[in-house]
Amino acid sequence: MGDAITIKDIAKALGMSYSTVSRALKGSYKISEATRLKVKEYADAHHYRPNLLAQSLKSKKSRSIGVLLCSIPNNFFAEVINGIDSIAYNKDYHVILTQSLESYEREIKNLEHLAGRLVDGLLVSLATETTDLSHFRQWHDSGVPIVFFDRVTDLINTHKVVVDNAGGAYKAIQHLLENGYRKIAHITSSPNLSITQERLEGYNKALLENGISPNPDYIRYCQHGGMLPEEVEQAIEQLLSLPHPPDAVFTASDRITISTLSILHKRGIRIPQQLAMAGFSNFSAPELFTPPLTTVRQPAFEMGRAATELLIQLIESKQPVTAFEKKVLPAELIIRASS
Amino acid sequence: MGDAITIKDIAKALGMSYSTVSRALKGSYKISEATRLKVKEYADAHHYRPNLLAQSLKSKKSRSIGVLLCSIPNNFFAEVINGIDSIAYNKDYHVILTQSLESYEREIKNLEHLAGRLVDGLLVSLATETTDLSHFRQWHDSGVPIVFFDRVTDLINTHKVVVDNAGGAYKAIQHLLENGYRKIAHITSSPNLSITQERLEGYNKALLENGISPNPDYIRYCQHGGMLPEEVEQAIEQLLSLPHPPDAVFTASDRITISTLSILHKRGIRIPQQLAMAGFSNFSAPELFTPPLTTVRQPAFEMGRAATELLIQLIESKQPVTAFEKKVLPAELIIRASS
DNA sequence: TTTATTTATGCAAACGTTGGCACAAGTGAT
DNA sequence: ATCACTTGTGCCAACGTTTGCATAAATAAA
Repeated sequence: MGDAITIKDIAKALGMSYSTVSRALKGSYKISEATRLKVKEYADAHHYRPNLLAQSLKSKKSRSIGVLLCSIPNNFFAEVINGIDSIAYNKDYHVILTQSLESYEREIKNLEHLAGRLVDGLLVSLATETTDLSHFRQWHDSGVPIVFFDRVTDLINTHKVVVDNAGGAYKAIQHLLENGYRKIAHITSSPNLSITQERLEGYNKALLENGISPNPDYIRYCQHGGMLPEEVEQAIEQLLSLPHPPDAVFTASDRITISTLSILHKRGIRIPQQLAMAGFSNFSAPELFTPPLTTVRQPAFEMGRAATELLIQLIESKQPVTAFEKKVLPAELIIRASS
Repeated sequence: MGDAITIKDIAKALGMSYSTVSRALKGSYKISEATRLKVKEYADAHHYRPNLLAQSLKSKKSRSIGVLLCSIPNNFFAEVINGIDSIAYNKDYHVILTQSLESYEREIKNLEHLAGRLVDGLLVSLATETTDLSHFRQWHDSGVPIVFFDRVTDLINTHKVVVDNAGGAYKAIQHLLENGYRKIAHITSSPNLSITQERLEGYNKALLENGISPNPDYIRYCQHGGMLPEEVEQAIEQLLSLPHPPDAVFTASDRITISTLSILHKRGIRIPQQLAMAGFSNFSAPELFTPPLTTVRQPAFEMGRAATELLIQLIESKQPVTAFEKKVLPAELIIRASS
């Protein structure tokens, strides 16, 4: 970037050795005050900026963390990124963002990229398509700190930060039941995601506790997590054409929630009279929807912060860490008119 | 990252020189087929990954681009990032994202960071607070390609990608006028942003063409671009307490639009009966709001793509580029029930 | 056979920074 | 005046990769 001035340039200009200049700039080791000042002054005057690449090459530390998530333009992940950034910025780490767009292939390619950049650690939320975790295991085994968030896996032993998905779903279903809904459908993401399983678990638990045995016809999976509008459309179509169509629907992700609301609107279905609705969403103002939407809100910003704190802790730990933590953040049910 | 295998390791293991291995891997220069195969095989078997840092240090090219924008969790910017990523990924560039949160100080610090990482180029959308551009000029003069998008400046001569802000605002105001509204207020961002000026220009033009002279009382600036909820609250308060309160309000950014809608809701103001509303917004489903919101939608994804294409073109150009382009993308007015 | 040419490989320096080791000059104790 | 430290600096190798130049071996032309 530009033809920046280097330590060598300063050394030559001032008739010193490289090391003296380096040490003067770092303030380390024994350097006379006079030299230090002379160097600093020259450096400032010529806009000296250390070459971080060279430093990283030397130190094998890049002070950067790689983030692997599925989609940036998504309320939930955007807030998570904000949380990540808030910690990383203060601790002077760089954030290198990559999105998998739910694709396994792309996840691998991004991981390779980040690896080549020698990131000091990885913050990962798994892609929907991912079932084979050997690429993560490979890095993890070779000592790269990884923290999983949101979409996690039990197959790799490291820190994880998740939301209380089961609890959030449970609360939402409990609420729907209390309001008299009995035929509650669930539109969710791919069944191999941890969040899908946990949310389904909360859904089932609430139903069973109320003496209702879950009806498999009421559970619709979107393999692409709602990335494709038609998969949500199709799920709703199927639900509505059942002999006993549901009287409420619980949606499992931001994208699915918004899509569902939008599709129900287009079909002229009155909410909550014909069909009640509640869903996971991190949209900033769900009260503005027609009708105001009952949501399970996740502390996304907090999740980003927590994951990043844990990761940096791992990176900077002197001894290898063996005891890992699974941090579970609370999910908040906010009841509005849609249910 | 990990204890990765290097070219040196391969060379030693195979009894070759570093250069032979390097050339075999790159497929460059004259290398016998036998050697090439032997090297590739060994490299694959041991998961060799080139150290991108070392390559960058040598080549003075990092194949990464730095992005400087104000806020990631914002529909508009999130979509822009998606556009940036779509091009960068295909051209094999890394995206290093930083957010200024509208702060000048933070913008500078991020810029320093990116500079130290030797990014090959910069994609910039200015922070609200920024008026002094000398830090950008410094990099630009030293040869770092920069492309500005959305919030641009005339003071630095380089490629720019913007939306037809004046045209978008003009169309919205024209529409409000056609629907009989005459007292149209405008809640907007800080006056020193290019987008603010341009949107105001379209607003004024439409009014003047219809024989209405703009009323300064109807124009309210939010210095922090709506980052602080109270600034929007205050703007609305002031508008409503005017002797002749407006009959319509036109909002100039995603955040301000959502905040305004939310505040009007809380105050129980009926839209559009008491106050009509239209505003810039990139929310995915404004038809879901109460009432469905008339919006000026920006092609954010396209903007990200266009800016990135121009930047990479600059980076990879052999001759220094002197003729710069200002690309203006159309803004789309989508009329809904709020107006 | 000798000389010229091609082909494949090796050597070493460079990118910018850091840090171990060495060493000269200065200080103080004996 | 000698010895033992301390202080401030310089030298050089290393991080992993690339590349111009040199060179050995193989081939072709004389």
